Amino acid sequence: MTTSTEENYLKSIYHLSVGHPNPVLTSEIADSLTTSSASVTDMLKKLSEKNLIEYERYKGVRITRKGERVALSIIRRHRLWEVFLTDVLKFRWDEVHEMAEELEHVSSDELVSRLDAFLGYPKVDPHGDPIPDTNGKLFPSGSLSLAEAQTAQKYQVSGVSDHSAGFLQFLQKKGLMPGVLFSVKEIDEFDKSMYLLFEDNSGTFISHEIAKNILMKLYVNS
Amino acid sequence: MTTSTEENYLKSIYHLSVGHPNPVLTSEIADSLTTSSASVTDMLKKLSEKNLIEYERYKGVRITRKGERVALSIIRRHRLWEVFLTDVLKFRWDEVHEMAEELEHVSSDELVSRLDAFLGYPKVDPHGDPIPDTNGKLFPSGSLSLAEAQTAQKYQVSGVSDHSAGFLQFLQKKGLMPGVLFSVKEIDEFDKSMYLLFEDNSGTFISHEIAKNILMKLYVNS
DNA sequence: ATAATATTTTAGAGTAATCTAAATTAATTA
DNA sequence: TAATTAATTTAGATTACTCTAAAATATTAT
Repeated sequence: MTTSTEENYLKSIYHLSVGHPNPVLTSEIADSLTTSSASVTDMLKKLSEKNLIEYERYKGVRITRKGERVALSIIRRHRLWEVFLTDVLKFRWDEVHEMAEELEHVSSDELVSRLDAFLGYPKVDPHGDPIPDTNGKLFPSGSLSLAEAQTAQKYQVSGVSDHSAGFLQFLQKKGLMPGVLFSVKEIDEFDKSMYLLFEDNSGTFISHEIAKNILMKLYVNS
Repeated sequence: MTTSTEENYLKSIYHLSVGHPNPVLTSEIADSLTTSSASVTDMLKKLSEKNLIEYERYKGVRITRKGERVALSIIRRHRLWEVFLTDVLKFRWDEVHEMAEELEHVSSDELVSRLDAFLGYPKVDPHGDPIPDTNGKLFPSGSLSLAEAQTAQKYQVSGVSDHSAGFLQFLQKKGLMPGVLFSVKEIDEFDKSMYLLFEDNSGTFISHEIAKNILMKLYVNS
């Protein structure tokens, strides 16, 4: 039905679309897949032919319902395999992306749904990104950036917006993985750097640039 | 290094080689991969160029040490994924082949070795085929065909030589999966059909044609 | 509003895999 | 051994994806 290459283009278009009302540009897709704009144009014609995107030349693309369904199913597979790799095979969260990029193209739907069941129907992947359900529905995460945190509130790390291995290793070292509880002791008024306090009263210092790429939620005792 | 297509050719050549001293013929490979002889010839040139096979035109091919190493590493992955699919995700043994055909091309060696450890270092796949170790070593199975079984001996089913879903479902129905213990109550002298007796004193009838495709070992109480 | 710049598309070609049909080589049989 | 048949290889095309360089279109800046 769809080749892995088509799937990768759709995934990229989906990610570039989400939260951006304007059409996605050829050059953005080319950058995100590190390929040439000429190749992208070719593929856009093919995807448009299959009604997976709406494409008007020189005007960029919008993903269709149908294309979104395909993209979300690949994203579902990717994130479920990431959970498998960290929770079952004990890989670190900064190691799993490349492997999941390959595994996500294994086509059996039955395999994915059994994997989901075996993993206990996880809601998020190791980076805190939500896992779409079989129908392509995504739980709204309600996350905000750590850069918006205030003192005298309790928060929980819920994800990251930079998925690079280096960034993830840095957060690991700082103890800032999804699930971790913290409060903000102090925010520097000049450079907006923060001192975070953990449950065990240890703490760590975080720059504003780093904070912008960490996602969190208000934590309420339930 | 090697594409999945190359890997599939190497696997096929390896399987056709094993136990046959003569070179493998172009047409045999074409049959086993359901492709044209012309395509096979093209690929043989490429594999020969990479020193994965020894190829002399019109004379067939022999796999090299290097080619065998690659083939065995793919077979190792295939069989480990089959164990994962049956033992962990609870698929039936007649369902796992197609999925393993895709999973075997996922390239991470670290993934394979962690999967191996997670599965408890299995020695055989769900069909009784031995799993090569990291160095490409295969345990000699010491299996023989059920067609050679004699009365007044205790045997254990150790594998199959026909891997088709239909055959596997038939054996499932008959209760003849790897591991099952049985003895031969009677062999018909005309058509060589057999009546097998299980541990629980139930029994089943097996034709000679079927028996030829079932592998077994002498069972000795240890 | 027109010129300069940036982006996108087309044109033409390359690689990896595939096919059919024709030509070549090997094997079989008379 | 020569002729027929079978197997294999070559030739020429096709599909999916890729590229660079040139042409077309859009954006921006004066």
